[in-house]
Amino acid sequence: MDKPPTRDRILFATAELFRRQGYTGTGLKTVVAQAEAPFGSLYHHFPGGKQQLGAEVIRASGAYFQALVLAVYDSQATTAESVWSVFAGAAETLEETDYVDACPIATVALEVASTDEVLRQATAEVFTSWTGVLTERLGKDRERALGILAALEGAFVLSRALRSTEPMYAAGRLAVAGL
Amino acid sequence: MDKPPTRDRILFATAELFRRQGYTGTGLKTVVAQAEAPFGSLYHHFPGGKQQLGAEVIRASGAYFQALVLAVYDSQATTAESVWSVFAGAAETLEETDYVDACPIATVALEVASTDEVLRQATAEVFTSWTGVLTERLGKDRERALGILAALEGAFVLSRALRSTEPMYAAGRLAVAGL
DNA sequence: GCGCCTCTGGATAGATCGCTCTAGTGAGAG
DNA sequence: CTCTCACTAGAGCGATCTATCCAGAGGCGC
Repeated sequence: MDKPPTRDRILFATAELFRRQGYTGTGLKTVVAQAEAPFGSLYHHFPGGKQQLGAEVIRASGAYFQALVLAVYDSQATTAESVWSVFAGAAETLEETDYVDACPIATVALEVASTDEVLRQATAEVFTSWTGVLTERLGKDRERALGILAALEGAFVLSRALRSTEPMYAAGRLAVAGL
Repeated sequence: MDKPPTRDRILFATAELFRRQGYTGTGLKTVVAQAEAPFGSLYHHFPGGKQQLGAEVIRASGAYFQALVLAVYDSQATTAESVWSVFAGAAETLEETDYVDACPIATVALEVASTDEVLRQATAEVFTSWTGVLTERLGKDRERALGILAALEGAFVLSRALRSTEPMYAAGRLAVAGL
């Protein structure tokens, strides 16, 4: 049972904790405990402290989530089917994980938008990247891409709070309308 | 210069701090400082501590925001104009307040969804109420109401992170499409 | 063998967290 | 007047936060 390198374990554990507790709600003690890593290693691999760790987790999670969504998107034939399958897949994941495993960026993005400029820029980069790849796939329709992304992110907020997939499917229907 | 009662000042100050720092990011020391209230008064008025304060702030902010949005909505003649004016108004407010004054519930909702059941229920009640009044105004079309709400909430996330009103207008366009 | 360097392991500092406690104040009832 | 009680005022508790510090383990070149 080879464990992944310590640095990766810390990144992975932090990403998971961020999703359910947010940035300020996640303590570094909890991180190293979950990662089964010694405390000293954290500051060896991330000398910039919590902020650097946060920024790296945001970028890594953003890239991971983008790949995940694109894999679902590209598995379908038509644009409408592709967009719909992303929302349907998100709804299924939410239900399976008891509404924990949602968008890994949104929570942190809202928390840090007005308090930490470094982390805000990291979230902005992620959203810009997502907008880019989705715009490409929608025939350069950037406005539509932003609209769909907003519907997806907002549906995460509502579905997690209400513990229901209904908002996710409703948002999906709105996103595919007129495609 | 009559000050509002201490209890109201605490609620108001907490609401403002929640919007920009979230729930876990807001300390009670900061709250009483901003409210110009003594620390002891906080636990006199909110014996349930931070959780009770949080729940009351969520409900009060939810009701306030609902009234605000409905005032904008009902000032327009057609459904399409009403929905659009909500998104346009949100975009203007974001720009005027340097992207601080967004939805007062979303940040807290994501933070507490998986960590604090009492607060999660408070956010769920607020979203349920919003969905109800919007469904009424859309000819009982609950699905459309949820979709529009998701687009609005998600646009707050994107606009704050990107520091741009573009996502808000894009989401607005998606929301009025087909009305 | 020895020296070098990356990484581990954890104690600990200093600040801040939510919260409790008690003393003091002031308006209204009798 | 006195008594009562809602409220003010803030010191301080134990716990937890981020961050620093140093000692040691293990691999690698020489």
